[in-house]
Amino acid sequence: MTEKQTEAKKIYQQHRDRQRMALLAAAKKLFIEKGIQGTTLGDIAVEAGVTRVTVYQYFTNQSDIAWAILERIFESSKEVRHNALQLDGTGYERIAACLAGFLQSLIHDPGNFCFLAQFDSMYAGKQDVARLLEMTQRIFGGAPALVTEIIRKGIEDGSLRSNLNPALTAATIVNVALATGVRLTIHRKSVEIEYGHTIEQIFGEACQLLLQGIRTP
Amino acid sequence: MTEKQTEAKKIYQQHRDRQRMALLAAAKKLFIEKGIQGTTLGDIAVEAGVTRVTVYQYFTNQSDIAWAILERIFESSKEVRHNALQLDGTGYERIAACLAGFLQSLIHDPGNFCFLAQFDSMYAGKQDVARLLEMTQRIFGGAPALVTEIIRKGIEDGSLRSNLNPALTAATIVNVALATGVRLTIHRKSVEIEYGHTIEQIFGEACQLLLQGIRTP
Amino acid sequence: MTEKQTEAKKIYQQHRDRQRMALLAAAKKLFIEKGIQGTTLGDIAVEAGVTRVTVYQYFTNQSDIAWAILERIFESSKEVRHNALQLDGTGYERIAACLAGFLQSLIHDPGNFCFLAQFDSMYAGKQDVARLLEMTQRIFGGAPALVTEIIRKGIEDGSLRSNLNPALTAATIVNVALATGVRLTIHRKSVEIEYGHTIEQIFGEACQLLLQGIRTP
Amino acid sequence: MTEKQTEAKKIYQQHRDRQRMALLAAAKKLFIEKGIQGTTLGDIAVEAGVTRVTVYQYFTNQSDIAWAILERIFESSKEVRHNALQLDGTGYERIAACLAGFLQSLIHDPGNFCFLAQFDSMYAGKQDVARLLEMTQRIFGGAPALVTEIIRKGIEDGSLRSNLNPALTAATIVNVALATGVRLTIHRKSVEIEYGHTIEQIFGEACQLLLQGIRTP
DNA sequence: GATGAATGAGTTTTCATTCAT
DNA sequence: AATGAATGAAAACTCATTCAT
Repeated sequence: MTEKQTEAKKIYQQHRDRQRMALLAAAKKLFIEKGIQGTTLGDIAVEAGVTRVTVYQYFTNQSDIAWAILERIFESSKEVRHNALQLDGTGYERIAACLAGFLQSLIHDPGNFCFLAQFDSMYAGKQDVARLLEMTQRIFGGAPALVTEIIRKGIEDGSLRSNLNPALTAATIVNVALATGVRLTIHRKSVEIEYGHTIEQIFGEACQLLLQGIRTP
Repeated sequence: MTEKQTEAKKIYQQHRDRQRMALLAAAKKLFIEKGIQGTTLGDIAVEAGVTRVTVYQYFTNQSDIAWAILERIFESSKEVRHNALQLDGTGYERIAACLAGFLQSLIHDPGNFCFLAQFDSMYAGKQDVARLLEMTQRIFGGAPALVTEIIRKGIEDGSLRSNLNPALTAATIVNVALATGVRLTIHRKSVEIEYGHTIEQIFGEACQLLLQGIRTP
Repeated sequence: MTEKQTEAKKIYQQHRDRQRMALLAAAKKLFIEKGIQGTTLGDIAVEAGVTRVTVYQYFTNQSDIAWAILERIFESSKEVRHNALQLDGTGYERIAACLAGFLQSLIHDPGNFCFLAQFDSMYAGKQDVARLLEMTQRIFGGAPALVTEIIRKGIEDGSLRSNLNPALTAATIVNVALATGVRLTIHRKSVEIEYGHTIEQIFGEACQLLLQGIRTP
Repeated sequence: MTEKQTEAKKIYQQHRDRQRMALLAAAKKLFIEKGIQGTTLGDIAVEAGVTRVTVYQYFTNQSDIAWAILERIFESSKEVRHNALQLDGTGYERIAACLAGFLQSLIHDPGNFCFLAQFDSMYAGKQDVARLLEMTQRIFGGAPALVTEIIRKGIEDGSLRSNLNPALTAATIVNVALATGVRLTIHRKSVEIEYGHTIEQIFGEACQLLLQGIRTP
């Protein structure tokens, strides 16, 4: 009896998880297309093939869903970043690998960057700094410290300029890469028309300039 | 009589302009606070001290207002950029001056960057590439070409690396600066807590790295 | 110009007042029929011949409307009670006149009593004691004191029992009359079937017993 | 085997009864607090610690539950009334005892009176006269007739005024007592503030006046 | 030109109810 | 019998928009 119930509960839980994933996927797609604020719970329900009310059994509002999506993006990006940063090689090479990983995600999953733009605009006015920091901490743990550490090692091994401030440089590289990725993804079309280069080229050039800027002359 | 009418018209026109400006200012404030999609015409009307219906006499919808605000931001930034680019000096120095100008606007008018983030998210899904390009062309005219030209001159005068692709580098510098400015402004608080540096420091460092990356070793 | 505007505003105000009255009348009818909680703003809108949204321009919710209706009932009852209490005659005669007035309203406007029952049930759980007291004070001012005063005079003039506690007796008479009026109105049908007397007869008998109870033997 | 089954059925029935009682208790509490129409099946389920759907296994809707609660109140009041009416003594004394019993229930179980107010408001608009009469008949049987009978006896034994109409007086006393009890319970706070006497005092005074009104001078 | 009134369309939200387990 | 999932229906509420003044 108890076993049967446990079994039943497990099946229910699996179902719930699947539904949740489906809803998040539908929401992400629509958020990217129409913006977070421009997407209604009804839209998401239709996209996911359930009724509006069913969505309420999983999430309370758009912002809830947006944070859940952000969490998934953070988690997926964690691996990428981690792998790149834990390679062997000089500090310079490892930073280069990390930026190259960034470029790969830009190419293969531009949706994430579009979503980040939407999330930023939603997040902008609000005072959810704490929530974001908590999530960053929880998922990335000491990741920013990791980049800082690599830069420090790069200075030691002579591959990076000795007059760099490791923490400041780390903050700069991470934010420039993220910001540039987001902006180029959103403005892909107008940028490519206006400047005559693909955004991948431009992002690559940005990485080159950054690497030039930090490596030992 | 005709004079009187002309006079009346002039006063009327001034009134209309003032109202329009007041509405744009109110809208910009609210767009930054609550997002473009999250701001209703009613909000704007209240903020500007008129009734909802009056707003209709000046604008058709939020997106109209947002584009008008963008136009004003473009125009104000045009001067800044122009001044910086038309200085005397080597190519390197002029690019440096341009980035310094950027940093100044980041410090003195962060609202503009917040608004850009909001605009981007609104603009993202839409197909208004043409409208944006047209506005860029109309206001900045050959400005990107201008940056390209300065880089080309910098290569000639020996202050910039000879293996730069002028157009690509121009695109990179402009987009990185803009993107980084936007991102840092939005995430000021969490970034400063997470990385322990002010966003002005980080933006300054980003400029340094870019300049290091393009100048002759 | 200013005159014209004032004129226009006056007309608008008159229109608003008429609409408000119409909505209150519609609401009262429905509240009596279906209960306050059982009546939606939509029902009221339909009954009053406007759209749901228009109702929102006048009231925020049912409870708002209910209080407004109560206020009107208080005001209309104020006159009745006042007239009865300000007659000449002995204390006993004036109390009798007051109760007779009550009976008249029971006969001519049973809706008011039905509404009071509905209002009571809505009011019951809530903590709006202050609001009710404020309204009672504002409209009736010293009316309960008035009844008390009459009883006191009745004792003096010898028409009422000398061992009455004026304040307590006043409270009793007012509440018994109101309560009995409400209950009989609601349960008219079942009471008349069960007891074989009309509710007017029963209410009249109640008044008789009260009067018997207070008058000098 | 059969015995075992019988035993099981008995346990099961006990469980069902307990559940039913728990649901009724939860519902009564909520009905009093938030009104019958303002209470959802979900509220009741939560209060009783079961799921919404479980409630369906016992009742069909709120109104069903409300009638069931009314039935229980009727049954509990039947005893009280019965005991009081079957005392020895003059008609006057027995009526007095009955009213005293009423006062006791007012003091010890004010919830019942609150519920009656809620029920009345729900019942008001509906045409369930028949249902109410049927229930009254079924539970109280000839109770009103009982009061009538006592009054008749009181007239005979000289303790009550000889010019009373027994049926009418019975109806009056029962309804006044019930109505006043309900009203005072609901408006306890505002009445006590407004009149400066406790509702028990006021109810007691009402009984006194009634008794004065019917007894032989 | 500015405004109050009114509305239609659309969104959020709640609830009772059914179904499968 | 009890429950979680899902839903249809309806209510609450918001907003952009039109019209008459």
